[in-house]
Amino acid sequence: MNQTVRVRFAPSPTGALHIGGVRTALYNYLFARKTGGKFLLRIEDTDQARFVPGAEEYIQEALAWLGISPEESPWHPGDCGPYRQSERKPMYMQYALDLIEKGHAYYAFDTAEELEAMRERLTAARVVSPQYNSITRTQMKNSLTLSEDEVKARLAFGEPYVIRIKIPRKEEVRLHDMIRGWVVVHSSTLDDKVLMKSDGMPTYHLANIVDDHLMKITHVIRGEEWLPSAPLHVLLYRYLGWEDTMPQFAHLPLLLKPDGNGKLSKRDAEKQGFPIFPMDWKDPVTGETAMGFREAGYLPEAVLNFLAFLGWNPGDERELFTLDELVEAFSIERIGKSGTKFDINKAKWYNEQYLREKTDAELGAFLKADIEKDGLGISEDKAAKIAHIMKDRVTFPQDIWRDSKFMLIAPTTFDQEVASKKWNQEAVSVLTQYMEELEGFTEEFSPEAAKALLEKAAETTGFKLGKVMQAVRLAVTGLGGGPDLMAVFSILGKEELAKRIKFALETLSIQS
RNA sequence: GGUCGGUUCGUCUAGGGGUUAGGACGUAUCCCUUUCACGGAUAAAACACGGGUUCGAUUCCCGUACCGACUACCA
Repeated sequence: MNQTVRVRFAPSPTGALHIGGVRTALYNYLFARKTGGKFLLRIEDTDQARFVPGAEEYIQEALAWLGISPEESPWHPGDCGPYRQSERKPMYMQYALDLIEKGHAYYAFDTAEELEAMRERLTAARVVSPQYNSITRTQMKNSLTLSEDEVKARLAFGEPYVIRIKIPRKEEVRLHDMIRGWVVVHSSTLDDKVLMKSDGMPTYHLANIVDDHLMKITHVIRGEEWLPSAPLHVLLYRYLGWEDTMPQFAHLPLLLKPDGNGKLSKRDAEKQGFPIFPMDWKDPVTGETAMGFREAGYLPEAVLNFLAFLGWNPGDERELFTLDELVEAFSIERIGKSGTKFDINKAKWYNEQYLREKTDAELGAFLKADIEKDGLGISEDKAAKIAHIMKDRVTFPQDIWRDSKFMLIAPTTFDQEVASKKWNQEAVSVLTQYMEELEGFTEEFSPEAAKALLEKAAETTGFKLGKVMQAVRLAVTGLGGGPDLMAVFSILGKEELAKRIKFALETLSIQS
């Protein structure tokens, strides 16, 4: 009875993996690790028309980037393969046939046109939601209405057909959801869903039940959008004779638009300029690229932490969790019921937190790469130093170079506003004196030394240092604000500093 | 329309028959600081509504409203 937990993430390879899907994968992963179970991935590619090249690889890479790779998957098969439904195609028909034999399913030969006609007829008769169900099936072309001989003949002729489930007329279907409790649905509201399509492939409904059973899945953790079809799934387990090993269900709250209402979509992301996919995705058909968290500069640990908290919380007041800590703290009971709006600000905050935990060397390496992309060069040591003074002031790694360009590129122009307000004779005097001090200085040019020297210059000229600091910064960086100036001086070095001050003195003095 | 689900600060949420309804993001102010940021502090900010049950309801029950999902030979 104490069977090993086995959970699965079952995406459809129809494009980039949506961030909501990533969260579903994460919760599955967390639950598996928390319970000492297995996390597997199954590709649900029963709709061949919607197959998108590259989508599978994208899913694999995205999970790997976040560090939540499945233990069993098409790429690392376990004992329950294949892990692609298209490759499991031969396995499904026998179960559909079994259902027909037991009287829980039937063949249907209706063409698309006939189905459309049926819907139109019902709509005209003021039926609000036309369904293929216990009433309408009596008027359609299927093995319930056709004679046995005719059904055999049609089958023998190779006429296209589907297999539909025969939903009982009136019966209460109950299911227990780990998040929502008991959900009761009346079978009269269900329709006779197609189980096997005319192309010989199963639909999601049949395939997921058969596969979950065969793969010994113990818990189905998926999005709330599946809740309405869950009763159908329960019926399928029952009719197939698998009810006693039916997995437990947990339907996750949906990820909603940041403003207004509705499910989070790609459009929202584009409109507001934030990513909604784990990584960049180039649509092979349209050639358009959708932005990903990875390329936008989000760290995987930040994305993980952010996603985990979208619909779940540990029950205490901690906010920062590593993957291992999430595993430790996770429980399905603490998943909320209501939909969650997607707030990118929170993601940015998480990113800042994790960015600051990076070492100067790590961030320095990143900075160095950015600098080299711009055709410039820098030593590792110097890059690390710049990273050090910058990392508390940025959200993304790439912001470091964006906001520290002045460290490598001497200013040629100066912030006009600051110049007009702060550049004056006092600053010119102090700076002129500072250059002299610099010339005679031979020890190591540390931030402390830079400061001592500057204080000396101020003292010599008789001006308050505080009054001219802004002007000094302006002279050296061209800007009105930035990281600790003395650290900047030290990294710049004496010679570069003197050069910049000289240029500023020449350029700025003229205009003021 | 029908079925199902949901509803605590702007957002993510804790809590739960009697609380000053707690935290985080964001916002504002102050402190720190030669600037900016970081950090620290403070503030504004919520139980959708109506009925019950109860001494007492935000919490339990029932309605209503609102929001969402689903309603394909898609998943």
